Amino acid sequence: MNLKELAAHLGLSQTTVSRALNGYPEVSEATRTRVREAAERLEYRPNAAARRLATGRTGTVAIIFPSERSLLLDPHFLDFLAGVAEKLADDDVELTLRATRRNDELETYRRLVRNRRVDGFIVSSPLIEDERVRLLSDLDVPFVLHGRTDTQAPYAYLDIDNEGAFRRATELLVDLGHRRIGLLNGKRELNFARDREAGYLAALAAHGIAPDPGLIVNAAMTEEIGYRNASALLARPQRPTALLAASVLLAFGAYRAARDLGLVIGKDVSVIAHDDGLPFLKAETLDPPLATTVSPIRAGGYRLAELLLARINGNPPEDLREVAPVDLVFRASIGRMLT
Amino acid sequence: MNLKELAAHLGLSQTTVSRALNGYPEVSEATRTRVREAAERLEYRPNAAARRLATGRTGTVAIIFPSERSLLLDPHFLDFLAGVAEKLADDDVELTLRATRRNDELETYRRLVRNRRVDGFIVSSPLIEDERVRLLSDLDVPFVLHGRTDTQAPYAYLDIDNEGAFRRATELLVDLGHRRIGLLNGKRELNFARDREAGYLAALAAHGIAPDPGLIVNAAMTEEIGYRNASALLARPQRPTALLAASVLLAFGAYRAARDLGLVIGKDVSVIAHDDGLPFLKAETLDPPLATTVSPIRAGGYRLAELLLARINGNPPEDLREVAPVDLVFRASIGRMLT
DNA sequence: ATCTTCTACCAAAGCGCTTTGAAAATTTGA
DNA sequence: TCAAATTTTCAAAGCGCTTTGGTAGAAGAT
Repeated sequence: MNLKELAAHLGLSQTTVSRALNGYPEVSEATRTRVREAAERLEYRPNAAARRLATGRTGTVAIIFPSERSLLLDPHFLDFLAGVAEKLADDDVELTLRATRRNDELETYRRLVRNRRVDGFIVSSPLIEDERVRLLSDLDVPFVLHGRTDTQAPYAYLDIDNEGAFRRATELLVDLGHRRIGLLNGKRELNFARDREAGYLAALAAHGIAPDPGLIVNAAMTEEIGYRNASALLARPQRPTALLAASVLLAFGAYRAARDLGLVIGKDVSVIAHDDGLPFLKAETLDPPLATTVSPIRAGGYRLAELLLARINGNPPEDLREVAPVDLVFRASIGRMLT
Repeated sequence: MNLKELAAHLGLSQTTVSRALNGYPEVSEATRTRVREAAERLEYRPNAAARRLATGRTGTVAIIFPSERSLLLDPHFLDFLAGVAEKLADDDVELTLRATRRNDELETYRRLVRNRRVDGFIVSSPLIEDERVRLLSDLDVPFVLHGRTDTQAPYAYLDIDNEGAFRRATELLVDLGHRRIGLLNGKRELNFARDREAGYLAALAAHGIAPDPGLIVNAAMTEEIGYRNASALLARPQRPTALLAASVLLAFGAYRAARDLGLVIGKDVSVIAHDDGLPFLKAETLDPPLATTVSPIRAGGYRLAELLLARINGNPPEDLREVAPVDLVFRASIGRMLT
């Protein structure tokens, strides 16, 4: 059943039927209803390819991920993806996922744009300086960033308040008497890692505590790395009394490290982490329950997709910028410093 | 730059240019080279929508995942996805990801087929009885299963030798003197879980050991659930001396449970797990290193995509069935049973 | 030299939709 | 009542490709 047949069936022109279905005003309500009902009854579905060809719009957005980079290592990404996919499915927009080899990333963006394969992009894990933002901005194609960047270009984004979250978490630890606080952070080039460090440093500065660079670690966010780096920090002669971790996975490694050293978490060493709300690794079920700053990444994906659709529909990037607040959840993994 | 312009530029007809680029024989080698070079130089890229409309093929395959089901909980899925995406990117085939709400799953398949949105599907985590297989087979649309199912229908698949892997792992434990072996398995309705149990039971039977149903647990594969169920098993009066886990994540939970009870892994209790090769949680870096049956799920995704493309190109499902072997890696988490 | 087969190319139709420009039908104004 | 304005509908063009059904020209057969 295609447009032509449907129109013939109704004794109308294709024009009228098309307009009736697409909500154009120059169709009487009577015919519109008649057309809608017939379309429903006959299960008419417009051919996507034909529509794309005619309109130039693809009804598709893409996420490009480099095979070799950390996205793949990162369970957070899947949860984020789930949120994105949910919103897009709601609006019947297609989500295409594209893997690229090491150095093809920018070229892949360029190709998809040139071939008119997509209406827009979701760009995740932005770097402090991010070429993708510059490129997409130059190409003048809609995109939304999951996070922010220093790269100068007008772009839409959804970020969480990384700086605020880590400032408050650090302040909490300081208020509990901690002075040597280790920071297990994400990779240095990632924007969110920088913001989190900034929050941490701001809180220390506000309390007149001199930061110790040796207490700050930048690395990938896996359990193993958390274990290794926490072990190293806790083995220092002047052992930190608290650890601030950029993900539950890192904290999980830190728990293991502390246990290995016979340290009791929440007593000998306090641990607090940022929790992206991963469904398979829950902070509250760890032993002891892990205090966190929390902002569900899946909900972020959903909202981000909304922003992208708005961007595609012509809203300017300036109107599509959001910073989600972050909650601080106190649990037994942190405690007053023993004197 | 479109076909028409390219043809005009070359002084050829669109027909000839199209044929030259698509490798049809009725073009002289001389012109073909000339056309190819010009296309390259002028950066001609065929419009995907137009091609789809003309050919009826979309150059797209889809993976549908239910928002509420366990795929999302499952980091294995992301790694699998990465493998699929890599192969598809190599062949410039688009991968679309589609989320569905609770009961829309089958309807979503139907819609995508009816709207001619995709050339084929990848179906993951098959159930023992799987309606999707029946539906897609009835709709006569290409698809490949990641795993197998009891549902009667001719289908292509890539599976790993779950039965063999768990049979050998169990045999190894038996050989080391273990008699009470706990099985931390995936959810009961999943086909691979059934196969793994079958392997486990076969090994016990081969050594004349009566299986204890109380030692078999079916549940989701998360760290927390591994912890809970392993705790329960290890608290039994007749404590199992070995645990066989369906994923590293489960084993990870089991490690925690054992430690809580003051048991030394590899001595008081042996642990072996199936390892899908997740990059962020490595069996070999656990303490003690975790013995595993291993089959990288990412490579599986890549191969599966190859099979699907072959299926789309008309190969019959019967020719597209593979069972990948599984390696058994001995590490310190297993040891001879103490007498 | 004529007729038949290939080879290498082409014009035009068609895929199923949207959209332009115009016509028909209806309502409004005086 | 008739022209003007408005509403509703339509025919046809166009999106950029593939593919059908050709036609020239070269090669081979007689």
